[in-house]
Amino acid sequence: MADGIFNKKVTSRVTMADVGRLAGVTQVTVSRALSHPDKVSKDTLRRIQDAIDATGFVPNAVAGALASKRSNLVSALIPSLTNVVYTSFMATFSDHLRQNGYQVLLSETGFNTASEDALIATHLSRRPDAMLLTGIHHSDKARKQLQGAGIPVVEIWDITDEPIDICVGFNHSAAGHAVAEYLKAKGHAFAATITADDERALRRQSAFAERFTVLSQNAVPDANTGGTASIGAGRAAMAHLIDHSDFRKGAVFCSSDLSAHGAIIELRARGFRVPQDIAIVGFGDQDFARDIDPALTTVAVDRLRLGHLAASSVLDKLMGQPIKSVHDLGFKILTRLSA
Amino acid sequence: MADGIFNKKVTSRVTMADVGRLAGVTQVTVSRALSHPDKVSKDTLRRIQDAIDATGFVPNAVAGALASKRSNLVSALIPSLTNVVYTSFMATFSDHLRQNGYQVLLSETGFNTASEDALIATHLSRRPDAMLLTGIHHSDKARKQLQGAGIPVVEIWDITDEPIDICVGFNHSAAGHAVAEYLKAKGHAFAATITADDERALRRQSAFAERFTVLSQNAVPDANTGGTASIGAGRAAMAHLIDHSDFRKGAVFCSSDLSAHGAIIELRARGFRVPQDIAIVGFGDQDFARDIDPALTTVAVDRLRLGHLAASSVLDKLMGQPIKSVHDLGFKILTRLSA
DNA sequence: CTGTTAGCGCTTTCAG
DNA sequence: CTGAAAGCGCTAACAG
Repeated sequence: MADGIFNKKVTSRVTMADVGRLAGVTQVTVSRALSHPDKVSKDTLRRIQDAIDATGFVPNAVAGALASKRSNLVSALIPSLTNVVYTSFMATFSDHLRQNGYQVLLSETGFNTASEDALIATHLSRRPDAMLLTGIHHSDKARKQLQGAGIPVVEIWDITDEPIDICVGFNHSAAGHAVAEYLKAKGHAFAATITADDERALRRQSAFAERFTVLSQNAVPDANTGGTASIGAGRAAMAHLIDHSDFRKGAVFCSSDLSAHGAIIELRARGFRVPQDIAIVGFGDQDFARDIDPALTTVAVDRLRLGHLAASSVLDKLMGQPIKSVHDLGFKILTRLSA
Repeated sequence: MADGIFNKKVTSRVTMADVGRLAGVTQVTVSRALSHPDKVSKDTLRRIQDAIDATGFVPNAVAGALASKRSNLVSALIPSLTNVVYTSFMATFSDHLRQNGYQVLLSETGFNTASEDALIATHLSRRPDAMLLTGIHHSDKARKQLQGAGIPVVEIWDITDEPIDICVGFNHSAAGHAVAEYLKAKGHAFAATITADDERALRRQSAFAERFTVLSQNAVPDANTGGTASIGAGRAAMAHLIDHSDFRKGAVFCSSDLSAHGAIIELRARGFRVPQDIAIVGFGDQDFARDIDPALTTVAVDRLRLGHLAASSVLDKLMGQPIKSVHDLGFKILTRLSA
């Protein structure tokens, strides 16, 4: 039957056996040539290479993984693909792993646990050699499956004494406390918060509010952006704060640099001066923080280091080396002009 | 030997055979229960389900893929993981595919062809059922391998009459031309560009410059940001333009909303009025474009639709349905306040 | 509705 | 240095 392109190409998937035939050796030798070239004679190696070029052979990693029980795949689950805070360390993490022969299977979980559970199972079915998870709160089912998988698991961007396996992150409550103390020390008697709908942001916010209230004896109003942080959401939240509370002077701790930037834009549009009338603190130290006007005071976490540490912990564990299981990266308040 | 946790868990990977034994059926029936539950008796199904729960069985998709020659995996290559322009349609694309039982293996290529080639080979070794590529320029070797793979391939974010297989995007030169005409019609006699180091951005820039020069008889200076677009790079480029050319009045076409935003910040910091002194046009219509001050005039491409179309084209092709191979999504100039 | 028989394309011993 | 044999855990016909 004339099926055009298809019956030719689809069936034409070259195997090691094909390459071997062309090179005058068996399939096993081809396999060896690829994974242990030192165990194959120079001459054979050349003939095999020629055969590979001639056929356009691409090894079948699926078969390889099944036979060797090593997939060279590392799964990674992050809350959002469009949030630079997460993708920036993923870029580092992937890169580091790639250089060591691993590929990263990346998925977005959203911020709810249910979809994380399903994703974990799907990912485990690909038999990854290791797994990265964002955050430390996972369902019992997930923990059980992860443990049953018997692979290294890194939990990042938060910290706990009882990680599933490895943990690289920092303490969100401590960050909230630190900002409260920073702002009080700067002389602010009033403060408010702008917070996105994400568990860790809420933890920072409540730690901040609790501590600032103690220090100043003043309540800390919060404007929840009710979703993902963005410049638009920050503007809206700032507007809400001013329109619906008597907050006119003080400092605002935002759960993200994005909403902080939005807050600044809104304030300026309304004629407020930043930081003289209202000071703004962000979170995340995104690349633009230093470039906006006024430059944004924010909480920085070394995401590059996080990506590296997460990757090298996994790699070390994979190679059977002893590793530290909990890394507290800490954070730093970067004082710039906005607060 | 006492090896603690390990010798217990690692070996304990449950197989379909194990589940079957527990449920009093063979492995095949377990397989069927999972993929064709309607072909298995209600009672057996229940026993198998119980056995699965009891054992914590997670199917081995690697073995499944090898046997069925379907991996349910779709590879996707994008230039940058941290650029929302790309990740936003990836989120849509992944989501749509996931809902149809596919998982997306996502990698970052950077902006150079060499690393793309290597990545394509690595990805193909996992035997994905389809592949998404950003852009239309790929090496001969890559094209050959892709064609040899015999799978659907979608090229996105650009357009060509001769796609490898499927193409969903828009014409970058046309966008540059359109902006030139828009700005001329607005009465501008002078224009400049701020461009990042990426082939498509350069194509928009040169189309813009060429057309604007024809229309206005004035040369169009360019400030190359020499890397990735960012607010900081935009500020620096704008500063450079003002400090090193006699450009003081007119319009600036930026290759990204990010650099456009940076340009605006720089201009305001220097006391220029936007758009009265200098007008700014961005590219991408990122979410913040409408929220900054002044709201950014920019070129919008429907990224959500792009993600959907790319996914559904792949899906349709995978199901053997006839599809349109080239989709021109077009673009739209969104007139806001900055130009 | 369930079981049997063959592989999928590799890696891993073990021989030579 | 090379080959033969035996799977990895599943799916795909084919029987019954």
